[in-house]
Amino acid sequence: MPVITLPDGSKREFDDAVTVMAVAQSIGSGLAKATLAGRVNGDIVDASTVIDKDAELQIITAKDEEGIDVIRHSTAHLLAQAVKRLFPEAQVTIGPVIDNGFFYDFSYEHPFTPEDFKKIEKEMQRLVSANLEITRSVVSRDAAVKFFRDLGEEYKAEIIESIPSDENLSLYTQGDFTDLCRGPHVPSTSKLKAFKLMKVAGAYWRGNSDNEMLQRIYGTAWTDKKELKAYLHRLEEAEKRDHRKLAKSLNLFHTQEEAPGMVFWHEKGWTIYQQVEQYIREKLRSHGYGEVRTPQVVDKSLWEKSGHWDKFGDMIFTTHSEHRDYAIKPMNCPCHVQIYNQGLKSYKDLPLRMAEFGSCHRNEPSGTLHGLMRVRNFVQDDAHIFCAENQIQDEVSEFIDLLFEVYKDFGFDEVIVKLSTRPEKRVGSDEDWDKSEKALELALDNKGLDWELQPGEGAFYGPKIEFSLKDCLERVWQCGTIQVDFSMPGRLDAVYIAEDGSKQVPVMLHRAILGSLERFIGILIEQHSGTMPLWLSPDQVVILNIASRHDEYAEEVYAQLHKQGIRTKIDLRNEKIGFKIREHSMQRVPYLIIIGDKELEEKTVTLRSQSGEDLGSFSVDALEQRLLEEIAQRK
RNA sequence: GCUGGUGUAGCUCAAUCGGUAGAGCAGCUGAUUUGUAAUCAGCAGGUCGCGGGUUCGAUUCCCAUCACCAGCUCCA
Repeated sequence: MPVITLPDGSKREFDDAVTVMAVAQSIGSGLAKATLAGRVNGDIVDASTVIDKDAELQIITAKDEEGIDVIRHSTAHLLAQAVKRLFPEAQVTIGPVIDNGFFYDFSYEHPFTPEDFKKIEKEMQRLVSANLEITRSVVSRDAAVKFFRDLGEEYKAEIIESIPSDENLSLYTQGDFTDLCRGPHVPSTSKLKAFKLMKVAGAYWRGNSDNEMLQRIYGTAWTDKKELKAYLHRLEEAEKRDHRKLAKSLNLFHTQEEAPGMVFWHEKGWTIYQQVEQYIREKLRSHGYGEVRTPQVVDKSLWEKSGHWDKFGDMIFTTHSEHRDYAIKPMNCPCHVQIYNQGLKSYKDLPLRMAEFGSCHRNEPSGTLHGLMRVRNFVQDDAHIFCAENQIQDEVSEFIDLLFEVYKDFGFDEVIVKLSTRPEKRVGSDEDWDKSEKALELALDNKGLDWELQPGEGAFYGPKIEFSLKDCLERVWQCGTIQVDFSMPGRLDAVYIAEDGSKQVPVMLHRAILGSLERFIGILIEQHSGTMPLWLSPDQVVILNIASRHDEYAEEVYAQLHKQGIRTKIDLRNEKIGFKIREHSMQRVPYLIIIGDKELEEKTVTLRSQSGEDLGSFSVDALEQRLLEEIAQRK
């Protein structure tokens, strides 16, 4: 006699065990038709799941977030079924749900082509029309292994073999296709109404680059065609914000074959760069950092001592002279220790915060290069804090505050925070790792931050907190970081004299707020779709004349603003005002100043905002004041 | 690095089932002195990423290579 409690608190009693679908049917046939799955006592299950005890039940439809995930998951199976029908030699592997869609990995000798995509989509559509019922069955692990082996599905069998032998597994069958899956799935293929295959790419079997490379087909799936269309439109719009595209149209920077992964900054892009650098330089100065500068070409022995050569030797650019091998420095830290080591340090000197905007080179694998986001030559707002063990906590805590203050100034509200702990290959004692991991964890918890643990993802010398931002296509890029390092100072002979006169090895905190300035600016450009706030904008105002009789006055206005350090340009070309406004608007200039007969006579200017708003008439002094204030406020 | 795709004028993109390429914008010249997102006319512009091969002939087909794009792996 199960009593089913619905989300609104109402109860329904049934004489016998019932399925989720039957409960939906008892509420209404419309609901039953929309039913994709159910949530029974908190667990998402199939609509066919039998409930034989009192339970809380929520019917899941396409309106629920879980509903769309079920649709995506089932669409992945649909894809696999279609591929197996068209390409029987392809082997299935895994097909999970991801943001906005799903993928499925296949092992297949022939590469899938765009023509194949059309065929596959057509077949998927056909299977949807066939309205195949999707049924679940439970088998033992060994039976499941045998089942897939008999089908010749070696990858599937391998996955199942890694599951404990006493576990039962669920299989889902639709027509001639059966897949191993936890589920749940939609009741029938007809529920899958809006999907599209997006792209194919390689992916290593089980995520290991030593393994075979599979073909991963990505798809997107939605509850209806309208949502699918809206998603594709959003994607198109997002692609327009790509910093590499904007860099071309806004003349910010370029790259070329002769220097892969390195940036040719043009005047406009470099202006943004300089604003960011000067801003963060001042932040660091005011927070007790001293700035230094160290060489870019340094004998490789320094990196051998630090341990980087062992792990990253093949990614360090080198050069040589007079029988000596030099590294083009991939990071600043060993050089900072050299500065620290000049002169004897006392505990009174700690914490010692040493910053450098040093140009670093890393020979990143060619396939990983990506616009400004992943380059081979970059500059970080890098600094190292030499401190005593008991100062770690405070330094990490202050750093996190500073980081969020900076991110807020740049308009980033959504920061992804992760803690990466000891990797398998590492240096240093477990005791040190315990201490440093604890210190970071405590600092995060004290801030009340939401953070994610990434076990085994730390640097070889210490754990790290990562602060990441998303680009226009929601790809996550690490920007800020703070890392505890108990190893390098000792390896490079850094010491200080403690209060009791003993020699002690300082702890080193590696930290960056923006991270690579290149990457940060790339994300910044995408965040603003290229329309930078006034304080960062390469050109802040452009003065436009109506006719040549206004030139002289326009030049006067220009001279005054330019003298104040406002980045001003003047456009006196013999063109119509509409033409000039269009051109500078497309260049995302924050303010346009129009000067015609009226302005000349009244000794004023007319101000037009980037968004096209007429801000009215100003005296030049009032305008200057307004601009300087807005620049100072960084809005 | 791996898998797949792409590479044509400054930019965005066509075309050639193998017969040495075309548009719009930008550029240049001339006219136009103009009031809030494109004034008109004319001109010029390309060793079809680079290197081999097949062919009477290659931008087109094949091979190799470089770069870029997507993803995977990696990221001190």
